[in-house]
Amino acid sequence: MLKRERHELIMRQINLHNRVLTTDLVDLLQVSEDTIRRDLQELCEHQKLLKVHGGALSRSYQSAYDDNAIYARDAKIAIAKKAISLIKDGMVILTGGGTTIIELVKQLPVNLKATFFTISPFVAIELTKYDGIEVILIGGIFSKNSKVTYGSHVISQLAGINADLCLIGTSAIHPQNGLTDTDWEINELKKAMFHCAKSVAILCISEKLNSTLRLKVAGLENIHYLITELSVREEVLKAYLAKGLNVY
Amino acid sequence: MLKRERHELIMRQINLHNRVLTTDLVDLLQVSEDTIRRDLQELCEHQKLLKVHGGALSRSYQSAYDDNAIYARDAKIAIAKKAISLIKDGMVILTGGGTTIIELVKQLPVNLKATFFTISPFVAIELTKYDGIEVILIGGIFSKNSKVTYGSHVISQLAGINADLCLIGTSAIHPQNGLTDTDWEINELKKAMFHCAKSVAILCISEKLNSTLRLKVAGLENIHYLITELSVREEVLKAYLAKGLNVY
DNA sequence: ACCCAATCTGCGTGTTTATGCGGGTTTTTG
DNA sequence: CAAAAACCCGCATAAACACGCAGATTGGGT
Repeated sequence: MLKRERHELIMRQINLHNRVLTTDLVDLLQVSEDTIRRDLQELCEHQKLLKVHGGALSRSYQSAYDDNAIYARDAKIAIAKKAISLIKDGMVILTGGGTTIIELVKQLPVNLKATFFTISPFVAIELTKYDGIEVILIGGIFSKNSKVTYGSHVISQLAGINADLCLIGTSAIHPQNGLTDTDWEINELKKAMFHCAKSVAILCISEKLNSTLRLKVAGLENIHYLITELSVREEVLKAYLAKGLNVY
Repeated sequence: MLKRERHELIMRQINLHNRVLTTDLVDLLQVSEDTIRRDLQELCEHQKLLKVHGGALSRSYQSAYDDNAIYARDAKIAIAKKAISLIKDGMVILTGGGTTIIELVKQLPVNLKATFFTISPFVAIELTKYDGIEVILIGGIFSKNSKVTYGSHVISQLAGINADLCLIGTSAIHPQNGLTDTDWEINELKKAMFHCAKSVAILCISEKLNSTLRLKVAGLENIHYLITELSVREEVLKAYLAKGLNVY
């Protein structure tokens, strides 16, 4: 095994999984730990990867967006963990975009077997880390604001999909006014997404509860699950429970 | 055993296995190590292979290496700048994925008015920075390896597109063998892309010139522009000019 | 056929590179 | 805070390499 070959293989692993463990490489390449360490060190010096304790990480697409810059990240992770309990092997899942959904994807169990349809390239990219997940990116006009695909072409494609679960973030939710938002095109999109899934889960950080925006997306009767970072016993959630939602 | 014969045989081994060990060649060709070393050195100078400690590798077998961003970045920027001269306001442009294309997008003039179709989420995301550019992301199964959408759904959508220019990177190009690659699905995709554009430009860093992989994508007659970081007067480009390509 | 120059090849010598191992140190984790 | 894992450092060694030189081969030119 030539050194350069090892480097190639290591880089391939990195590109594939975005991370490698030293021990895995020892096993895979049948050389000593020291050699792997030296390889990683060299590749790191050449800026090909990021060496960390225990292995190495991909350097390429940390840039997509900054982990630490996400607003209310802890809350979103808490939401993600709850939402995952709705996901089972073999499901067909439809997702929107947004940082909450991305956090959810990052928390998925590594050996999950499922099919994800998404309108968000960021979500799609994140999902490629999971070997057991088939990712279908729904194409269309790409929105410069919300960074998802939209437009009639997306909606007509959605019509052909029959998902088990639709996971979607929201800008505002209210016990009486239901789900509301500001962008008409995106609203049409969300309506279409709701129609093609057996059940719909809304992921929503608590500060967006009980707020209303200009345009109505859907009433609460179209929604099956509401997932926030709060405990179910919180006062603010009572009104939603009363409306018949499953609140987590 | 003539030198030329040895060189032929070495290249055959390289094309077959993507790698050779010096010691194996000594055994196979029944000559001294020094001779083999000199052979490899010479072939390396003629850009036929990549000499490494212990043997040599195929020039095209460095795919994973430079996929990862910064490698040969300057060359890719140079390529990008040349490629931009092909782009005019009002054009409909179809692009593939890969770091070279992303560099190109980064170099685009800020006030360009155009429509971009792309199969790469990364390219789409990068393009959203330009107000004057409409971005259509073509949807389909999302490839974990090459990070582009592919499959029959993509191909059928491509059929409805009529682009002015198709910009695409490549893994290997050769004066006789044309464009070649390793992944059958991606090859079919590239073929479909070529068919729906009036002209096709290949972006290719020089070290991928004169290399060949397993599967044929297209002959040079399907390609209109070849863009590398080299000057047109370079020796390696002669063969492509002779084939009638516009070489930049 | 002969010679000469150019090239090619193999060998000896000294150098560099790649790798694994032992022992001590740091980081992680429960 | 202690065990385990991962790490770093120096050393030994074998393989690969570079370089100079001499003999062998080749390919015209006369």
